[in-house]
Amino acid sequence: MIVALDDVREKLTSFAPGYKIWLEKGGGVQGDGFFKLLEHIEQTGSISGAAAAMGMSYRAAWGKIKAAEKNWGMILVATRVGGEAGGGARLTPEAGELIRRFYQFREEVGREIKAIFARNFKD
Amino acid sequence: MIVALDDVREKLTSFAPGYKIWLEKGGGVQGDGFFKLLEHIEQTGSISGAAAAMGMSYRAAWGKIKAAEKNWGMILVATRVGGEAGGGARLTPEAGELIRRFYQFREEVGREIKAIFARNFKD
DNA sequence: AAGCGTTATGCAATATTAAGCATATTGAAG
DNA sequence: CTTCAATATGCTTAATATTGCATAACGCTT
Repeated sequence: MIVALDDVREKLTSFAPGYKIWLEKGGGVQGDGFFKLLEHIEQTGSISGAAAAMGMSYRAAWGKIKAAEKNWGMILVATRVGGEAGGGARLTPEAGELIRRFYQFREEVGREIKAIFARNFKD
Repeated sequence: MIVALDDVREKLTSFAPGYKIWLEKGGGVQGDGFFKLLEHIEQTGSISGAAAAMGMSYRAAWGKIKAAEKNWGMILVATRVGGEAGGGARLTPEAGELIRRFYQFREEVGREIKAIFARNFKD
């Protein structure tokens, strides 16, 4: 009966799409949170400042950075210990370029997923 | 210097994209594994058979189905207990339609992500 | 009526992951 | 030469997710 089919359709159209993207290399996997962390390092000039801005511990932030650097085989954050302000951190050119590309990638994917979902679930 | 920029570019092009998509509704979230489970139920005619095919326990499979049904407010699997073969399970029309649409959604997203990634990281 | 395979669920046990604590080091500044 | 803020790590603890029993009910079959 038509009624039953309409009922099925109505239930299907009330879903929402979810997605998550990341970059892989050498077993190392990093997504949104990691790149946001890098951004905060750029803004605050330190790992501890970035960690605070992210609401996470310095330990956790430092660990993520080290793991990514090891797996990806590249230095992402140049640090200095001691001295004026106690020390600090800056992004390497590689990290900056990665952030830019990941965000562009992410934006385009988000737009596209929204469109594809609409085509498949909104009718 | 040109050499440094080329070096950065080389490092960036060795990444691979990762992604995961799912459907949301009423706090309930289900992705690839769940829909594969539903497919196996369709093929084997039972939850236990599907669980075995997925390499998971009946308990886990049953739990996932029940959680999805509760959160999504719809019956996905029609079961019968006892009788010939001990019982069994079939997919409801809603579940069948969901599977079809999710796989179509997934395929299109995969294609598109691959293309977007190539545009942003392969140059 | 006993047996079999399946659905149906609570609850205990584990495993995996994340968070937090403790402590050492560094180097400019006062 | 003490203070200070930050980097640098190991190790312990906690939170969460997953897995794995244990047990009951059901209804054909033999």
